[in-house]
Amino acid sequence: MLNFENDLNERQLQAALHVEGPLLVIAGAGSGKTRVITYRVANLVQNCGIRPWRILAVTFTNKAAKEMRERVIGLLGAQGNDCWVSTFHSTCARLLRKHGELVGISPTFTIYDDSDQKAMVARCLKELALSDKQFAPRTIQHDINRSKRELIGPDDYAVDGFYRERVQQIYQLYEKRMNDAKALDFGDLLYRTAVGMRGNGEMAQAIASRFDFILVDEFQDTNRVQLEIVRLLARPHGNVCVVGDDDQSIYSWRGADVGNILDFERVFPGTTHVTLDRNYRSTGNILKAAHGVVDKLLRRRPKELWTSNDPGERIAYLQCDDEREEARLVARAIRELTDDGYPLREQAVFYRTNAQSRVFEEVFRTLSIPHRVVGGMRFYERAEVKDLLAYLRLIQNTGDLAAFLRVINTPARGIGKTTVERLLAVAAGRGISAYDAIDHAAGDISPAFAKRLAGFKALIESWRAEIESGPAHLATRVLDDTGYVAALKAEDSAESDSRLENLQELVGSIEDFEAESDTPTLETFLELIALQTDIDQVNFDGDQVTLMTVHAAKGLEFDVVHITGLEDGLFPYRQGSRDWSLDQDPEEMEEERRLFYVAMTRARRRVLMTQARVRRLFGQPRMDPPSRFLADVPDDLIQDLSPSRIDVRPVSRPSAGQWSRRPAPTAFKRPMAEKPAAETTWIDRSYDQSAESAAVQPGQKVRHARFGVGQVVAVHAGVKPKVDVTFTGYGIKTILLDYLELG
DNA sequence: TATGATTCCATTTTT
DNA sequence: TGGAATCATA
Repeated sequence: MLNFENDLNERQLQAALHVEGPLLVIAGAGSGKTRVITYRVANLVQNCGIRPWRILAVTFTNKAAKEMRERVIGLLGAQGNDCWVSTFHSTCARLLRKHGELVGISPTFTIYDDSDQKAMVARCLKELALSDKQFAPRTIQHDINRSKRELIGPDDYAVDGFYRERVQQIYQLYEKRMNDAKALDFGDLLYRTAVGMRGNGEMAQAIASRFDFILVDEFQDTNRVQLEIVRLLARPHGNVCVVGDDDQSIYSWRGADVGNILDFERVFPGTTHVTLDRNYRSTGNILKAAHGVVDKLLRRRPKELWTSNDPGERIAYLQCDDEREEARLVARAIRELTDDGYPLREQAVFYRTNAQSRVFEEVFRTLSIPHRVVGGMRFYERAEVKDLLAYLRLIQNTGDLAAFLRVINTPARGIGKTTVERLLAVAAGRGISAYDAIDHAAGDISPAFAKRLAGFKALIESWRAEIESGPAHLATRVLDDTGYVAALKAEDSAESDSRLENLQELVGSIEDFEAESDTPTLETFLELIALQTDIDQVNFDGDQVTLMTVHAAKGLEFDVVHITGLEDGLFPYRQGSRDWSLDQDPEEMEEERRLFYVAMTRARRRVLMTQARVRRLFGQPRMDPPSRFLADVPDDLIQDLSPSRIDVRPVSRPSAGQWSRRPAPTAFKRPMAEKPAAETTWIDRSYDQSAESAAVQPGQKVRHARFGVGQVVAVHAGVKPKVDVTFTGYGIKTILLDYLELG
């Protein structure tokens, strides 16, 4: 049985037991906000008699939604399943399928992702005979997206001057073509819901009357449309609870408005206000240090986190010569901390930009430190995955232009640019889809090409006849009938192998879907997949260091956090040419500061920060001063372990012409090295060279993506080291070290 | 139509 | 520096 008084502190309890009227929960980092949300849902259902399906809890990411749903089910049991716990986008998609017809939206609409959208914009430019030099599709796309999230439709789009006039024209055509294709982009899902509810009383009534309670997580990340949707949903009853932390607002560049949380009461008068400032995650010193950074924000709700945890260690700081040394020293620190009982999986390396990950990957690989990089190419963005999905989309909705254009000549079937252009002209002339235009192509397209088009259509039609057999069957048919798999098999390269693997994984996940879903139809599958932009990180297990950007780290926590690249210009980031010596852009600087705060507060026990004197960026060496944020951490909380700081001294041998350094004490060991001499190891700054070549040895176990685990037989040194490995079932292979995981 | 050469340009990223 | 995108050429 749930024991609210026992499981929650006073503030948490107050928030969880609040029932009617608007509630704003400012939940500092590590203060147990998910616990509050889930217990609040439990209270509503269990103690207030609210039926679960009348509660809507909204998050930003699928991952967060999944987590929350699981925790709600954990508290409520099976009836937790009936609560609406989902992302803004999937909530809106669901509502639009149900009620969108009232505002002219087909219930079978297709959802366009970023690249579909870009392709559509590019088509519109072509149709309007506008240069994609002058009007970069990317820029127009962003413009359209920004407009939608600011609730500006094509006809409201402010026109001043030639450029914006054209953009409006493109925007208008884009909307028309999207409508023709029965497609909605991500922005539409929110925008059309908000505008639909605002302009159509019946729709507003139908939607808003479904829910009695609205909860929103990470409210500091909401943008204008999202606020509007929340407002519209809560209008009948005002039962809206939002949870967030203005100090962790790091997405303003993508439209999030901190003002939403700072000025919440203005939109919802009579708001009850709860601040959760007790932190359960970090040590006292980490919180103090983080506070030093965040307290300098100009615009924020004043608060200071406190904890009853130990003060813990100080923040370690390392100044390095360059990014390579930075990586080596971090690697060394990671190893020492591992000896101290912090497993690799409890350590993370953070950086401001993805580009910084490369050096860490290289060094970690040569030093055999198991690691995984979060980010990079996502599963659903891979060409082969998108191709197969496009076929499935086209089967479901032959009007889906983006899907059509994607697969019409994939794999190559002799239908080139010219043929497609002509076909599109026919389609535009008759006001029908490109797909349907194939039947009317005879006059405008030479017989040979018309025949190929007809062949393509016949292929699709043959699959459409089997649509009831379900998505897994269709996927297999597509891969076989098009020769897609055969072509990849014939290619027989590392690249094609990985593509085949991805396709296999996709088909596998479709099969899983069919096994689990109550309605295992193609339509349901496509709906699910459209809003699922990444496959769940299944390989979170395994003892590996995690490498990621600070942005990606939000919401996570680790025992040890290594914050790297702390140079003024990199973190805080300064765009290429821009000079912010005068801080002309306080808003952006504020966000960088919050980002740094987010980084620090991910750590439970230890924070290590590194800075490089010289960093090669775009090939050019740059020398930036240490990050200004370092100066905002109180001095007494920093332990400077920089080798140079401790050991630099003039060299005695003139021939060296260098500064030489005595090996520095590493003081990552607990207990902290107040008296370094007693128990320290020593950093030998030359260790890494020898270690790099010594990383692989005969007899060692290695793993290969395709061949699995094997044993090293021989090592061929060189710039590109190769290794002979014996794999069970495959025999001995010679493989580039780069393709092997050591272990 | 496909491939290699060339040019261009650099945050952060979910849905 | 490196990657993506575009261009030129066979």
